[in-house]
Amino acid sequence: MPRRSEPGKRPTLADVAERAGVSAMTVSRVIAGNYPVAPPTRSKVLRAMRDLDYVVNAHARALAGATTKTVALVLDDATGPFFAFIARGVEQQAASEGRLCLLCTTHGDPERELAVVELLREQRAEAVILVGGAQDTDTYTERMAYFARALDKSGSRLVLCGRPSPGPDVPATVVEYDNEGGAYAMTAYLLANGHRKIAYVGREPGLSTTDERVRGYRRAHADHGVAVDEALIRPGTFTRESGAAVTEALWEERTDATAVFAATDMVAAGVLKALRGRGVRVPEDVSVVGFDDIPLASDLTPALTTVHVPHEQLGREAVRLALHRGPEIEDRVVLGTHIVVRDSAAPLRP
Amino acid sequence: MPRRSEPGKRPTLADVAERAGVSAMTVSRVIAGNYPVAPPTRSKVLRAMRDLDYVVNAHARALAGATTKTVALVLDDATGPFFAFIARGVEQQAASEGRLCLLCTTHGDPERELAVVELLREQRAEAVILVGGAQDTDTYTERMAYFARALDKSGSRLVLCGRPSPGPDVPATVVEYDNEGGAYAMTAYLLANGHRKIAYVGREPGLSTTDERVRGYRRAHADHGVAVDEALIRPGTFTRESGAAVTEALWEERTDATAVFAATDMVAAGVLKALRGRGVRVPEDVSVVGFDDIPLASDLTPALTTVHVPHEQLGREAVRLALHRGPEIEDRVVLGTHIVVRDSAAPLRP
DNA sequence: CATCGCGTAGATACCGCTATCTGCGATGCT
DNA sequence: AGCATCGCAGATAGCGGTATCTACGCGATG
Repeated sequence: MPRRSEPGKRPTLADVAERAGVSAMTVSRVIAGNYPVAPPTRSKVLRAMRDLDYVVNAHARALAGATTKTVALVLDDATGPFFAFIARGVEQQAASEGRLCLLCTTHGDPERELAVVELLREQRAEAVILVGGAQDTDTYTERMAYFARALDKSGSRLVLCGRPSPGPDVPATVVEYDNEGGAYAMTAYLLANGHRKIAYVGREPGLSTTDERVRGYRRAHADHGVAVDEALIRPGTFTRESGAAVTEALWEERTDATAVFAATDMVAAGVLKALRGRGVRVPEDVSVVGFDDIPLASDLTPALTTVHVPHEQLGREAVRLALHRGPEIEDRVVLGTHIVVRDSAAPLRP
Repeated sequence: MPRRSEPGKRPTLADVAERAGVSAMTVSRVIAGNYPVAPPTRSKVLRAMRDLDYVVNAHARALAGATTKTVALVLDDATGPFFAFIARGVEQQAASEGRLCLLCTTHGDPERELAVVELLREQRAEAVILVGGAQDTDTYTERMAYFARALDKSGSRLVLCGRPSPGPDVPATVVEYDNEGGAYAMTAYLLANGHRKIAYVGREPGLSTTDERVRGYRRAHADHGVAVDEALIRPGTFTRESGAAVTEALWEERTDATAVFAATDMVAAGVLKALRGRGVRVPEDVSVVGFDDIPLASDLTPALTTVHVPHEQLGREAVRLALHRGPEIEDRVVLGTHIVVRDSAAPLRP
């Protein structure tokens, strides 16, 4: 007895072929549609497929053919609007390119990150997209270079999204956004509004994004001929609590700052809270601005003037670039940022 | 010349075997560790694997063996804290069970949902987890029953997470949370605080979650011997805008409500905004409560008293239940909800 | 001393699909 | 009419693993 479609087992190409009275190859061709099949044959096959409720086996296909039609997204944590929006961009673009999206999280654990990359090598994902700020150290660079090469050997492309590039000669694609430009524009906006004592709250040491933003902050000062008061650049982490604590400490020390540039919107939320607690009015007494433009920004009172980061587009580009590569196509892209004016910043009042 | 590990091609079991001077089966056994292999042989093999930087091919393994070690998560949209937290739970549990997590979004489009389920059938994911509120109609039930059976035939388990059950005899697992209980507890809390005119804002018609919450709202009234003023139950969608608009309309009509039970925290945000706009103080003049306990809730001013939904645990349970099934194991679970008291509700002032 | 059993390692047969080559009747061209 | 060509379908050979059955060396056993 030949191999039959026993009940309970999922039908295979061969089962469909038998039912349609053709060979398995013909069925494969009808599905792929990349080879001429006579219309009557085609419809017989389609009929059989429907009758059997046939579904191709993606794994068999991936094994026989070349491509897995899968991209992988690796992030610290899926909650948090920053990541969520990038994830949405990635997923959307992946879907529109007919790809499935694998999601992994590392919770900032390097060991887990390594394990995840290893797992994704097994999966032969077409692209592995690493998202999120990172310490820009030698260790980091080496690590990414290793990942890039390891993934490359396994046939996938490493994409660094919003992370520093590991340098040339590394088979990776980089999608960034203009941290410096955004910080420059925002600082310039405050300066143009008469502010001269602008505190920068939440410089997380060693983090690439921070460094770039501070660079923009400095350059704007320089271009406006205003000296930077180094004591106004305050370190801190990217949390609401840190924003509040740093603001408290600053105001305890001095109260001459007329504007606060928070490293992120989340930090800005903390700043606002601390200022409110001290009875400082925003924006009448002090202007406060942020960076990221997450939904929270427009929910704060007052609505936060901030730098818009195109998170979703970042995700889309990551997928697009990884999938369509070629000699003519750049493997590094920097997306623009721009300021969004809301209610938390106002001209300096004499 | 026998098949060699040509440079540029990923090494296979055979390559490792050749280098170690053993057969492919032996290598497979070393990796699987489910069969005795003599220690010297084992180390030769491990050595060869390291030298070649061998990585198994997950697709070949899935094809030959039975299991794909993959669970899939389908949601409307990855942004939005509600989904994000469920996603986190799913991803974490999946990871801890050694599974990878596929992420798909539908944007509420039924056609896309169908396509996604079809795609996941191809992937032979062990579990397909559908998340999010749904219209509890006959169409929905039929649809889910169809999905359940289709996926079952393809060897995956459908999990409905926070969605109504499609009824018995359908091969699906259901993970819900206690909407009615939460609404009951919250309403009882308000009643106990002296409130008698409690508006329910944001009853989205036909949505299962809504119906259950309103049921809890009614039952609490009944148990406290308070008649429900039907005119205080106001329809609306689960958005901030709707919350604000509905509140405006209600206050335009009458101002005797002393408390507002918003269908979700997001709606509550709108309610708060509208009340603030009218100069109504919360909680001094009117108490406002929500449902969900998303991070936003504690960020609002005043911090929102709300019903906590264990989103993350919901995700974890979905994976756990789908993966470990058996005669002794329930395929339907209802997680508890409880109220979280913050600052937006206060005892009625005479 | 023949036999048995045990511990290992190899051989072989798929899993379900696609790439490629072959086969063959119907056309087209001269 | 003769032969190359074309359109379509089948046969075959992997892709890279795992299950299963067989083979073999060696010490223990009767």
